[in-house]
Amino acid sequence: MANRKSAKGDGCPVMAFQKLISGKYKIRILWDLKDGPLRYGEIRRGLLRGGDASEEITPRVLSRELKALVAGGLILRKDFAVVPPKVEYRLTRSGQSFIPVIDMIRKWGMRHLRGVEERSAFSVAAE
Amino acid sequence: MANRKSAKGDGCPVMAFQKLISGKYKIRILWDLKDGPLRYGEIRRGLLRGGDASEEITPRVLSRELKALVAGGLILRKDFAVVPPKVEYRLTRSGQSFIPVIDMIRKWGMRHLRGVEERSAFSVAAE
DNA sequence: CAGCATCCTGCGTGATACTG
DNA sequence: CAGTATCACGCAGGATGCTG
Repeated sequence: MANRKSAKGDGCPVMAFQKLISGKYKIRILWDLKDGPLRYGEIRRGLLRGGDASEEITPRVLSRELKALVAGGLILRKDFAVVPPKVEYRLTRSGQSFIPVIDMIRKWGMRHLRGVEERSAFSVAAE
Repeated sequence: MANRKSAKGDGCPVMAFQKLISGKYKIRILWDLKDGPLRYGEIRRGLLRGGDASEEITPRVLSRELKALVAGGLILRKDFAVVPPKVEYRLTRSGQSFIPVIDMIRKWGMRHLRGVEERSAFSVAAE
């Protein structure tokens, strides 16, 4: 899958959206940033707390997610050029406008996603 | 500002959501089903139309996406046991309740996603 | 028509170690 | 503290051919 030239139509904004938030942590990063700027380490610790404590998010992965979010125009990176290093991430206006979307996703998830993985393959036909 | 005490159980529904709609076509399949049941081939052709015509979605992939959606409780599979085969897919109640979420995503995408990939790495700081 | 079987590849993700 | 470098692996996703 090399190039995705911007095809128009209805499905594409959705696909662009999916690309934008692809990855395990991007949505959660955005959500964690909704209350204000956070430093790199704070984001990292927040992610560890949120999921399972056994999960270790490596700096490589987090760095990549953050870069992608910056490239996608959802967050900004502010580098205080000091020692020891201090970098803050905060939402752009686009990022802020995305928060309600995440909120809707969360609410939907909490209502319809109660242990979907458990019953996964059988008798889900609540119809 | 950073009142992050609510970050515990919050991330999980989002991750479940991401798992549920992971894959290139799931959201678009759901969206295409919003107006009523569709047959396998209709879904397939709909996906071809929406994206780039050059893209070929293989039966293997589509089959997998559909199974995952069924397992996730978002769609139902109705197999008319006839020859030639006829299978219809339609949304469950959960799937229907998911449509507004997709709609919100679409609207957000159309407003904030105008060619993000193009400007990607530079001067996105619309802030 | 609506899939399944098999093979193959790129990328996202994790582990580990190192740096300014 | 906030990353980068390197290695490795699983898996989504495509190509192709076959089937009930």
